[in-house]
Amino acid sequence: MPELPEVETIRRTLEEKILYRTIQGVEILYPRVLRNCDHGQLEAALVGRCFTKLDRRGKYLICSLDSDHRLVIHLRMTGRLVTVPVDDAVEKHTSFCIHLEDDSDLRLVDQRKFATVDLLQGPGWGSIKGLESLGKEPLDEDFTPAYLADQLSGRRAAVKSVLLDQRRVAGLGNIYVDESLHRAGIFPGKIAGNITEEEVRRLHQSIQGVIREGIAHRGTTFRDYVDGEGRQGGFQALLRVYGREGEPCSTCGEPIARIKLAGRSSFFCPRCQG
DNA sequence: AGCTTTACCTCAGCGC
DNA sequence: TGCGCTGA
DNA sequence: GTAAAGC
Repeated sequence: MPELPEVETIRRTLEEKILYRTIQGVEILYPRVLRNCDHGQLEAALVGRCFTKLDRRGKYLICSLDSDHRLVIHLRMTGRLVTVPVDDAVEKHTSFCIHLEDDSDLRLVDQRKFATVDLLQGPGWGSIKGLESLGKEPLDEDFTPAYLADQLSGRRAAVKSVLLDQRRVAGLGNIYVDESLHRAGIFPGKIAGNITEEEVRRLHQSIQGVIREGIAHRGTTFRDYVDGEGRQGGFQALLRVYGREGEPCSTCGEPIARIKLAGRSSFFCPRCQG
């Protein structure tokens, strides 16, 4: 599940591989990957041009072209964005191939086919609803304890569901939310509005810490994730609760528990996060 | 309005 | 070995 | 992981 650190790692690894290489062709193997255009429109916008810049906003990857077009990619659950030699066999579940001038391919491989591509022309986010309503980036300086407190205050929902809401904080997903809450010593099911000032400070610190470390270790490969060069991440070795049901808590030894919250599996330490 | 559930897909892993 | 169910 | 549909 690519979250902020994984998308950021993909962005960095792809930069060296795809920028300023002329696009020679576009193949769409799963047409529904295109949300707001068809194959012809995408081809018209891409072929003969090149990518000039890759940006990330939350879990969105924004690929600028040497025109006023941008390609916005969201990988959802199982999307993998990789560069390979054109001659490599096309993997099962490949949604598209973009052929570059150096005989390399940018490919989207996506077992569950939830990943999406939007083509934008001109400024603004067009009809990409999730992108225009995105909350603050956890590593931006305007992501302050006061901002976080404001997002949590007055809400009756579980703190975990608020943190998963991309309109509150951009880029957190199931793994990094569970890890942040464990480091902050907060039960994921605690009512967001009941989080104390002290807890907000700890949560703010732990979110920034977990996201920074996640990026430093090139993301978490729990299952499908690989970066733009096909390499696995390293942060999975440092996970303290996610996927560790029954294993002893790294801080107190209590077995990690698992509950269902906001429709997602949630891992926590019953003692540290009472 | 805010929160929860469901739909979108395919497959690995489990129990029988 | 295969079937259905669960969860990612 | 999210958008849309349902309380």
